[in-house]
Amino acid sequence: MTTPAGAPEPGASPAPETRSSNFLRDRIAEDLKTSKYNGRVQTRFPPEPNGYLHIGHAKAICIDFGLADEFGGHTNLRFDDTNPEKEDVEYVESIKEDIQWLGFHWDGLFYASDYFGQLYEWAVKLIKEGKAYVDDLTAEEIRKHRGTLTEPGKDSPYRNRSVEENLNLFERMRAGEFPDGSRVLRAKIDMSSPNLNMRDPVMYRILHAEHHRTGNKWPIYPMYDYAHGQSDSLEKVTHSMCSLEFADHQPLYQWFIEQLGIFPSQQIEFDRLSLTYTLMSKRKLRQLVEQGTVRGWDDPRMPTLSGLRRRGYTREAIRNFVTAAGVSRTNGIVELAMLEHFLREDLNKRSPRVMAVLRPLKVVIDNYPEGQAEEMDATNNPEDESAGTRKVPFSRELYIEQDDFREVPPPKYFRLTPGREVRLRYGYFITAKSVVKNDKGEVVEVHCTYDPATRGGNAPDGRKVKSTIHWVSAQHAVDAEVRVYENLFTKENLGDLEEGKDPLDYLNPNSLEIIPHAKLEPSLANAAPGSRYQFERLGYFCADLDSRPGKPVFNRTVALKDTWAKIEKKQS
RNA sequence: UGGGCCGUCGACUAAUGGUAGGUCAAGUGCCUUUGGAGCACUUUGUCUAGGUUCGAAUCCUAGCGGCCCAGCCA
Repeated sequence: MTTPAGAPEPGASPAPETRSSNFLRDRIAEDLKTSKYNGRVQTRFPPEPNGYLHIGHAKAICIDFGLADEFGGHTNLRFDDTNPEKEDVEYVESIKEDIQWLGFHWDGLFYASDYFGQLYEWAVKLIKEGKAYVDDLTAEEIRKHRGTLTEPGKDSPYRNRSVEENLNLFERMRAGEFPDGSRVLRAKIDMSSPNLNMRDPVMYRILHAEHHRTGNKWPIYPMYDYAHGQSDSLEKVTHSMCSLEFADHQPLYQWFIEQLGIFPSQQIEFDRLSLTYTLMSKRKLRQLVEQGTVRGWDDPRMPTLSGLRRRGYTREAIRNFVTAAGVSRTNGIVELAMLEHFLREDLNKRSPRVMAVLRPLKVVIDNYPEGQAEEMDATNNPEDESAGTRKVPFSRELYIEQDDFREVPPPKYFRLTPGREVRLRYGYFITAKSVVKNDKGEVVEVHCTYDPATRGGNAPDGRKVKSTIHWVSAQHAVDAEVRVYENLFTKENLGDLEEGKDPLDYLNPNSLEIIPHAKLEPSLANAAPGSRYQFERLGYFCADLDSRPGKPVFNRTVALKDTWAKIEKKQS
């Protein structure tokens, strides 16, 4: 991975000081005040190991771990691994790594599968009390019996089997006597409840599948709804925070807890994080990985924590963003720009500056002695004096950015243009004198003169220059691959699609641009994978793990704010 | 449509019956050896209609609008 999990990162931005009120914090504070749980705060983060964590999960993590920390409580990491067909150890490992990378530490590490035995015993108890029954209906028939949103359901013909028969059947389900899907165990609640979750929900299904932890021990697996609330209860969770769509399940969890007479955890729901131009469905993200649209779960275009990390995001940027975005019970969508703001804010303070040219245009300084080279002093980070300075080689032939020269400048264009003097950052003032063009009429070389008196970038006569551009000495330049990313999707709100449209219909064909031969200043030749820099005037870049000594590969994490681009856009 | 949840600047979020505030975005200036960063300033909001109250974003009623639920997924 690009950054060792949990490694300290000096110079990081502190958390925002404003810890604004929110209903979760208020609720916990209130419970503490009334000693509802004897002053105890126990939370849990309960992912299903069926995919990689994304930035939406970061919000849940910050809430579950952050709030417990804030109130002196504890947080368990519990994998809700009740569906062996979709789950895998690869995912549990990635989830652990991502949580640690964010800087959180769990107290207990549990799996819902740890409770399979207990859950089974409780099911038997419910059967004995006439509160659960084995149903032989097919999935299709169960669906039909469930009724609709407006019509009540109908009782299954198997609903009133004797306790003995239910016990016998359930034991044989466990013994593996029946094929997948042939029977289920259901809670006997109320087929006419307006809450569909209460219409005799399925507790167990038959599944002859190998589980990543329990192997082939179980041919039956509990449903999430039968496992989740009791898992919380077993862990004595006081504040079980989850997303809004589970609010309707609360009465069911309470029903199980009451029938079983076990510890009453309380559930509190909050809104999920949605981001503009960002897909947050684990199922859809897996599809992108499996169909090869992206290079993997950690593709830098992915909103996964591993993708963001590889892209160059810092944990502080993510955590500060999550804090600033806040939490409520409304269904909103946060602008990506807000995430990028907290990213830039953090990166600005901690990233060493460096010069790199993405799209090179050769500049020849005609009056600079051929064969001469000198070392210029450059500041590593104007935001951090302790970062010191470095030497950057300068010579007669340089590369500048193609964007930094225009033969015919548009209005308000301050950069290099025929007859105009500009400053080469930490170098000299130069004036463009003539250009060389190729067959197609494109400028391929700009000839300039320099003023030797302006070494370092200051004119002794005090004359000013309108702009400063970056450069790399041609003979000293390091060749690098640079990967420039755009949003993976072109649609602002992927949660609000037209009828019949799929998020994948809005893939951005330009989400990845590979620049094979960017020119970097020589100090970057052996940049360590994961190291972050600001390429002056361009943006923040992070060395990818595909880098090799002498042949670095950089990801553009995020561009710098670009005032000129804004002006140019307004002009067009 | 039955049930549940929710409507505050363009976005997100505070104000817990008593001055509608913050962050992002947008805009305008200042400054600048990054058109970066920073600084200052500005614009824009309580879904609607009634009611309670000295006073309502907040409480009540009715509308309107949005999200979630009919998996042997979580």
